[in-house]
This record gives sequence, structure tokens and C-alpha cells, in this order.
Amino acid sequence: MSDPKDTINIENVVASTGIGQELDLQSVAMDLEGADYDPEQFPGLVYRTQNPKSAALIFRSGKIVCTGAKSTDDVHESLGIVFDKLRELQIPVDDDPEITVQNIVTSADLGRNLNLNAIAIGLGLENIEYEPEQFPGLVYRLDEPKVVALLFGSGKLVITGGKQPVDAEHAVDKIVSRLSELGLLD
Amino acid sequence: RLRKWQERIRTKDAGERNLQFALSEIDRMSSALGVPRSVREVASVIYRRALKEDLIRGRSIEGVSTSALYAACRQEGIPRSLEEVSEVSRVERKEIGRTYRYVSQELGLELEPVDPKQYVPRFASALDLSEEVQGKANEIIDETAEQGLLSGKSPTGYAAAAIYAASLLCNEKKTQREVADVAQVTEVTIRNRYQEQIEAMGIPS
DNA sequence: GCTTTAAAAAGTAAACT
DNA sequence: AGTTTACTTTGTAAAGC
Repeated sequence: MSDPKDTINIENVVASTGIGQELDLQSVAMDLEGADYDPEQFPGLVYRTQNPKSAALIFRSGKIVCTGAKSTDDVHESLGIVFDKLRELQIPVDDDPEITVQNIVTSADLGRNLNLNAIAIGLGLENIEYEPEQFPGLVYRLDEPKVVALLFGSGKLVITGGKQPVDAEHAVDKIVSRLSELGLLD
Repeated sequence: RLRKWQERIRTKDAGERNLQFALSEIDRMSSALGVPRSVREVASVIYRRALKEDLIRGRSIEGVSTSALYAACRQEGIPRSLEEVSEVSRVERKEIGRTYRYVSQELGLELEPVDPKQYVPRFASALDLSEEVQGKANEIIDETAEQGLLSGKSPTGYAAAAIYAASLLCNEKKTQREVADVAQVTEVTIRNRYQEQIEAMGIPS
């Protein structure tokens, strides 16, 4: 019996932090190679790191959002690169800015096809959203952990909204046991 | 005091005018879609419930009206696709879909996913196909859905493919383009669903 | 509410070859 | 006919309109 938990893979981590220093984004955009800054379109400056791959949104307030990292370690590594780049521009950056993980996106595989119609009825139409005309996934919101799962006919799923990697494991466990007790995993 | 009274009347009048506008829009769109009067009444009831539950706030009257009609068609078992509904509405498809999901959730409509078979009579008659073809299409839909092929697939594309397959099997062939046009899906979608359904039915191509 | 960023799932659409 | 690219859904922070 393969455990669906073993198939969990972190696909994206979103985190926020701040360097404790206001910035002149116009000059940062001039000096930082590869920076995208269009204040008319969006107030943040976009800076992409290559290793690890991620995208940082840098704001005038000095607050930064990092997205696209594949692990919490990568988030710290990516932001470390951003901090160093800013220091190279003679911008004072706090020694160890606090980094807060805001969202973790995970994928997993239940290992068997799912009858989404039956699952929609089984879990209760009031507890799910399943509109195959609009999107092929069934949307299932869990209270504990507080995450959202997207279930697909292939048995694969996406879990998002979690703040810790364990949230995805708990979510998969709950989903598997719930579907099992409803007899929808046979 | 007089001011407050006048304001109340003004608000009441505005609300009344908005309701009349919504109901006339539901009527206009219903006529354009050719849905029975009973469906318009169901749509009106849904719209009034949405109004009572204050679901219009932050949304357009047109959007809620259109969503109410879309929901009513589904509730009455004669669905119109979002594509079809958006053609007679001035709200775009994406907005109708998200407003429908919101209204449906808040009012607890609990509508089941659309059964592709519900599109068969309308699509088939638009294509001048016989009862035999319709029966065959329904058979294909039931049998392949039972094998789990329906999960995640759009009901219109699924019905279109089954009708296309049935028309071939009954020697009343319609081209993929003809079926795609009435169902408002692409030929690529019909080809993809058709291949799966034919294989699941064990019909050699 | 919107704007932007990232990534997965799987279906569909538009535009091509 | 089949391919490529792009969009649909979910969640999340940031600043500003």
C-alpha cells in the first residue's frame, strides 16, 4: 500500500519579509540588473533569482515578497541573495530580517482515479465546489488544517493555503480517510 | 425628519427600479435563449432571494440576473452553457461563472453538476438528428460516464462528442464542425472526447 | 475590488503546422 | 488531425488606486 503522503511535493512557497529600510525603487531599478519596475502598473519592483529560482517583489516600504521557491530553505536562500544584492547597492539591510511563510502550494497523488461526481455528492454539495464547465478540479476547503484542496479525476491533487509543510500531510490524511469512509476510494 | 422620509422613498424607488430592471433583463435574456416561462419565474425567485440576502452588494445587477437565469436553467433540467448565456448577456462569461458560484454557495442551491444528457435533445434537434441518434448518444454518455470518463470534463463537450459518435454509428453523420457549432465547443474537444468514448465503448475506429 | 508574482493540477480555446 | 501557447481554479503577501 503506497502512502499518498509519500507523493507530496512542494511546488511553490510564498513568504514575506522586510529589510527595515525605505527604498527609492526608481534608483534600485536603475542599478539592479534584470529588475522590472513599472509603478503605473504595480507598486512593487520585480527581481528574479536564478538559483534557487524565485521572484521577489520589492516595495518602497522595504517589505519584500518572495514567490516561486520550491522549499522553505530555498525561500531563505533566495531572499539572502536579494538582501546581498541590495547591500551591494549600499542599502542598509537588517542582519537577519524575519521571514514569514505565507503560503505553501503542494501537489500529491492518491494513486487511483476519482469519480468527482460521486465525491461531490458524498462530501456534500454544500461543502465543495465542482463546476467542470469552468474548471476540471473539485474544490474542497478544510478547516483543520485550514487549506484548500483541488481534487482531479486522475487522483492527483493540489493543496494550497498552508503555512507549514505538515499542513499538506495532515490534509492528505484527512482527505484519504474521508473518501475511504465514504467508500469512494475503491 | 422630512429629509429622512424623502430619502427612504428615494431609496425604495431606486430599489424598486433596480428590481424591475433585473426582472426585465431576465425576461429579455430568457426570450433570446428561448427558455420556458417557468424557468424565468425560477430565475426571478433566485434573484429576489439574492437581493433579500444582500448578495448584490459589490456585484452588478446584470451579473446576478444572468447568474440567476443560468442557475434556473440548471435547476429546471434544461441547462444553457455559460457560453450560450454570455451571448445574450452584457456580462462576460468569466464574471457570470464566478457570480453563479457565489450566489449558488450563499443561497445553498446545491445544484448537481450538469448531466451531459440534458444537452442531447436540444443539440440533436438543432442538428436534425433522429430519436435513434439521441438514444445512442445517451447510451454512450451513460456507459462511458460509468467508467469514470466524465470526471473533470465539460458537459457540453462531452455531449457533443457523444452526439458526433452516435451520428456516425446510426449512419446520420454530422461533421465535427457542425456539432461543434451547435454545442459551442471546438472540433479539437470533440475529437479528444470522441476518441476516449469510442475506446471505452469498445467500438473500433 | 484590481493590479503583480509563482507553481501544480487538467480541460478547453485560439492559432498554427 | 495534432501541436503550442495561454487561459481557467486555489491560496498568499506586498502598496496603491
